[in-house]
This record gives sequence, C-alpha cells and structure tokens, in this order.
Amino acid sequence: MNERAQVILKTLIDRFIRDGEPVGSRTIARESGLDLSPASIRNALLDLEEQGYLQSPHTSAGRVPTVRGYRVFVDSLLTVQPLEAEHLALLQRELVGDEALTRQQVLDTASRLLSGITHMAGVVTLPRREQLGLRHIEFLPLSERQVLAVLVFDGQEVQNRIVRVDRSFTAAELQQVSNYLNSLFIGKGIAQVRESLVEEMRRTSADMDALMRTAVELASVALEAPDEADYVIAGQSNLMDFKELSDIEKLRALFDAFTAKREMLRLLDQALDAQSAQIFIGEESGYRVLDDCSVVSAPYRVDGQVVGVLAVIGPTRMAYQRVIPIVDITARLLGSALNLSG
Amino acid sequence: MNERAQVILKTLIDRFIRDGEPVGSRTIARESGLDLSPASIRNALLDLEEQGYLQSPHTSAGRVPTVRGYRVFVDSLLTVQPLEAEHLALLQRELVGDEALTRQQVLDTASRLLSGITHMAGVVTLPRREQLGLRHIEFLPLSERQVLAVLVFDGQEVQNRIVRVDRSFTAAELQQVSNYLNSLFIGKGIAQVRESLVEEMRRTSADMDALMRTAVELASVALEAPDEADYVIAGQSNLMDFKELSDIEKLRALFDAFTAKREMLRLLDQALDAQSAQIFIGEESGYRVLDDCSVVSAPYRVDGQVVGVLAVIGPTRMAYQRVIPIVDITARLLGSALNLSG
DNA sequence: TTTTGGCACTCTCTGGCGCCGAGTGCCAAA
DNA sequence: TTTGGCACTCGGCGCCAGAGAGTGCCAAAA
Repeated sequence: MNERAQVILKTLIDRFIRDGEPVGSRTIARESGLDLSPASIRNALLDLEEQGYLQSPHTSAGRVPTVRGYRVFVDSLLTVQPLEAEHLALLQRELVGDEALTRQQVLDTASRLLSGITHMAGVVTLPRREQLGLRHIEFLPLSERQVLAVLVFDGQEVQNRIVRVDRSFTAAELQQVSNYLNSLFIGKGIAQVRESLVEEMRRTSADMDALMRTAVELASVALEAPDEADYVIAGQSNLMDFKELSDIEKLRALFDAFTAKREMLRLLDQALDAQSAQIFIGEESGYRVLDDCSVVSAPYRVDGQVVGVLAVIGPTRMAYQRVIPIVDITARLLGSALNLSG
Repeated sequence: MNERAQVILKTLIDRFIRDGEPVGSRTIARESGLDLSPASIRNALLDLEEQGYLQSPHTSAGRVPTVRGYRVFVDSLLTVQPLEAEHLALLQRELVGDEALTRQQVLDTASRLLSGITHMAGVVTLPRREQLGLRHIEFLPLSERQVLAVLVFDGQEVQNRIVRVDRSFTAAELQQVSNYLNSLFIGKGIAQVRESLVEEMRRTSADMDALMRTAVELASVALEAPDEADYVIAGQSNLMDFKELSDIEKLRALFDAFTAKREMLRLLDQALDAQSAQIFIGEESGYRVLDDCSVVSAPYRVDGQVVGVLAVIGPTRMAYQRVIPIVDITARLLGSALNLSG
C-alpha cells in the first residue's frame, strides 16, 4: 500500500472512530491534508475497498473500515496518545496509593478503573496461583463429619475449604495432622505440594501410619481443583451506550457470555500465553458474540512472572490510540499493587 | 368493588399478563365466563378506569392494569399456581441434594435457579452475620506480627481476617487463646459475643491474666469488622427480553443499579425487616429505576431466624401467580440447605 | 499518466397521505 | 340493567415523492 493510500485510510478511520458515520470522499479531501480533490480520493478509496480494507454500507453512503482495515490501522498507522495526566494520577492513587487493599479489592479497582476511564467494559483475570508458596495449612473440626481446611498462601491469600470426612476427628488429632503437613509442605508451590503428596501417598500406604495417611488424604481433598480461572468484570453496561451494539439480541448474547465466562476465559488465556499486549478486532477473536467487539488486552506481572491479563472490551470502533496506553499502564500498576501486598 | 368488577379485573389482568397486549371489552366478554355483552363490559371497564385500576394507552387500544390494579390483583384476586413438579424437583436436587456445597455455592445456585425457572432476574442477599451463631473461632500464627483469625459461623459461613499484633505468638499460645474464646462464645450470636467481650474486658483488666487479656483483645479486633450487606444476582440479561423494558436507557439504569447495589440493598432490607413475603409493584418500591419492575421477595431462615432475603425481579407484568410460590419455596429450601451444613 | 470537474445514478431518510382495524363512548331500544 | 348500533379516535402500515449524500465513470485538463 502506497503512502497516499495509508494517509487516506488513516484519515478515514480516525474520522470514523471519532463520530461513527460512514466517511465520504469530500470529508477526507478536507481533512487528510493531501490537497487532492474528492474525485481523486474516490479513486483511491475504490482501490482500498477492492483490497478489502474498506466497505460501503450501501452505494451512497461513505465508507467504513473492515476488520482488515482496522488491523493495518492498529498495526502500523495509529499514533498512540499519551495517557491523560489526570487519569494517570487517578490510576496511581487508586491502585498503588497508601491504602492497604486486599487482593480482591485491587482486582475490583483495576477493572472498575479500566471501565471508568475508557467508558467500556473492563476485565481482570484473577492471578494464577500455581506459583504461590503455601505458607500454612491447618485443619479444624467443624462438626461430626466436617473438617475445615484453612490454606494460607504467600501474598495475603487465604482459602477455606470444608471437607467431608467419614469419621469424626478431635481437635488434637487434627492439630497433629496439621503439624505433619506443615513440616512437609511449607514454602512449596502448589505444584510441588501435589507432587510430594503423591509421593507421600505411596510411602504412607506402605508403612501404614494411620494418622499420616489421614493427613495425606485430607490434604489431597483440600488441595484438589484449586486453580480455577476466573475474572472480574466492570462496566458491562457501558456497552449499551454504543449504537453499533444497540441490537438487544446481540447485547444479550454478549452479557450472557460475560456471565458464563467460559469463552471469555479462553480468549483471555490466549492473551496470557502471548505474554504481551494483544488486540483482537471483531471476528478475529473467533467467538461469535464478540463479532462486533474488539478486545485490547495486556498481561500483568507479579515478581516478573506473568500471572494474569486485563483487558478492555468495546465496540470495534473504539479509540485504540487511547485505549492501548490505558490498558498498558493499568497492567503495570496492577502488577506493582499486587507485588506490594505480597 | 363488587364481584363482577373483580371478575372483570382479574380476567383482564390474567390475560394481559399472558400476552402483554392491551385487553379489549370483546376479549373479556369471551373469557370472563360472565355471559355479558362487550358493551356491558365496557361500562364496568369505565368504572374501573375511573377508580384508577386501569388505564388505556390511547383511545382505541384496550386497557392495561395500573399499579393499583396489580395491587388488588396480587392481594386478593390471584389464584396461586402450585409449583410445577419438575421445577420443585430441580430445586430440591440442586439445593439440598447430596452434594456438599459451600455457602457461596448455595447462594449462587439459589439465585441461578430463581432466574432460570422464572426467566427473570434472581437475587439472594448474603446471610446477615449479625444473627448467625458463632461456631468456632481460631487463631493461627501467620508471621512475626500477623495472626490469622478464622471465624466459623452457622450456615457454612467462614471468615478470615488477618490481625496485626505487636508481639509474636506461638502456635501453642494461640491454641490456648482459641480454646478460651471458644469456651466463652460458642453458640452465641455476634451481638452477644460483643457484649460478653466488653464484660470480659472489664473483668480481665482487673485480675490481669495476660493470656486472657490477649485473647479478648484479639477477639475484639477480629470481630470488629462491620457486617457488610451484599447480594448475589443472576439472570440480569433475562430482563432484556421483555419488551416493556426494551428501552435501552432504562435498562442501563437498571443494570447500573444492580451493580451499584446500594438502592437494591435498601429495598431488600425492607423486605428483610418485614419478616415475610413482600411484593413491590412498579413505583411502590420508591426507586426510580424500578418503576417498570416488580420485586417478589421472601425472607429465608437459618435456625428459625430470618437471616436474608431472596427475590425475583422482573417487569411489572409478570406471572405473579407462578412467581410467588417459586420464591416462597426457594426461600424455604435455601434455608434448609444452609441449615443442613450447620 | 494523473488529476479534476461534471454528471447521472443509487440509495437512505423523512414527511405526508390514506386506509385499515381495533376498540371506545354514548345513546336509544329491549 | 343490558344490549346492539353507530360515529369516532387513534396507532400502524404501505406507498410515494422529494431531498440529500455520496458514488462511479467519463472526458477534459494538467
């Protein structure tokens, strides 16, 4: 694509992003700075349309970018805007300000800020816990047949789990169990813990210490299925304000997908694996419900390790040049906020 | 209102609820079983309109119930439908079935079922901690200056709280503390616990048992956290399917209210205080966003104590005769589900 | 060869018009 | 008190014409 075509495409998309109306040759002639007549622009537009960067809703409307058009725009034409000082300050104040926030609060705040600043929907996945160290494990008698498992991880993370058992345990017994397990596991990551658990299982079943066997059994129940992917979303309802999403059926499908979470999680997982900022435009995501949406995502790190992603979801026609730095910086600040508390 | 008027009103509302179109005299003549001509019905309708039970969207449409109309319908005309066996079975299976669910899961399931069965939105408030009995309190050493408090309440409720302390404690010390507090508090409600805490504070400061004093101090920190009201909602997007809510602006306001939670919580609190099933029709709720909605709520009990409410939120035109028993029975089953685990 | 003005054409949008159907209110008769 | 009859009202729908925006193409100009 020659330079003139690029300028024209950029002008058109800029304009279309700004006010959402199909853009005509006349407007581009005026705004591109190219000093060409509308007629010449029309020739170029025709080319761009034939190459699949543009399309016209109907004969006598202006033109509108296709997904392919947005793609080259995002990849090479767009001039990233610096983040407004006011918003930067807001992000810093709320995320890494002096208040001590729980992990959950940090994530909620991040998604709320993302959606608030962009006026679209903001998502933040929960940090993957696989690599967090186990700091303490404790079992408490709850009732006849129930034992409460308390798992404490690095970084303020505490989890409870009620385990059903087939005989009753005294507090003293459980204390012993806890001690035994703590001596075994403390400081290890979940993956390691699981390994030694398997190991112990073999060993204990051989030399038959009843208490130890109980301990191992309880621990495996308490630790099974821990790392469920999940996310926090805010500002869904912002999406209702965009006229391109005003079809109530599509909107409903979208909201349902947000609640069902499965598809969204798969998409966000892709972004996580990529280890770097990602943009999915329209159908690129591969999920029907997101056909009219774009997703701008960035991974966030704790201790240099990518542990999650955050993203902004909005209509394909979004101000990418503004959203990209917002997502980027929020990811960084979220990382430091989590480091802080860990 | 004479009996004939009642029959007419009931027929009209039944019909309107079924298919959402204004109902004309002709239809009522056919369906009411009154054997009157449309003209006579019209006379009666005129009366009902003058008394404020009905209104007509415009001269030549049929008539539609007002809030006042719905009110008498709900209070005295409606014939409650028994809950479909299939749905009853579903509720029982999912809520009090054999699977052990955490408290959170029980609440999620309840709201999901409510919304699933009614095709509207389902809400369940978290149980109020205030009236839950304390079942167990335990302190664990976390680090040099941190102690983890684990509070177990009736009804699957487990809470963690990290308490900062100014000297380090051994596991044994904390064990003693826990034992002491358990002997003091078990079975009491939070309010009572707080009372005895104050009491103990006076007593211990007098006879100066260091450990007991520590215990009391730790406990008061752990228990000071206010009882934050909150709820779980499911099926919001069901509301998008109702044509009376299809105004995207109103819908947005409604969704925002669901996320902001404040107003909704106040309304649900009213229902909680009432200690019995409540129905708010349209503007009766007093909240603008709910002007076109009705809320059918019922409190649920744990140990005979009302601890929370659940509700179905939908358009004013909802099948009350179906929704009322659903809400009612779900409340009961939710109660037993929570009791079961306690 | 590229650019441009001119021009016919296409398509959407809007407002006006008239008709249909549903339902009403009222009245006079049963 | 009930009923049939009747004139009236009002929203919805289809149709049509005109305005406006923007296009594609062509022939002339640069």
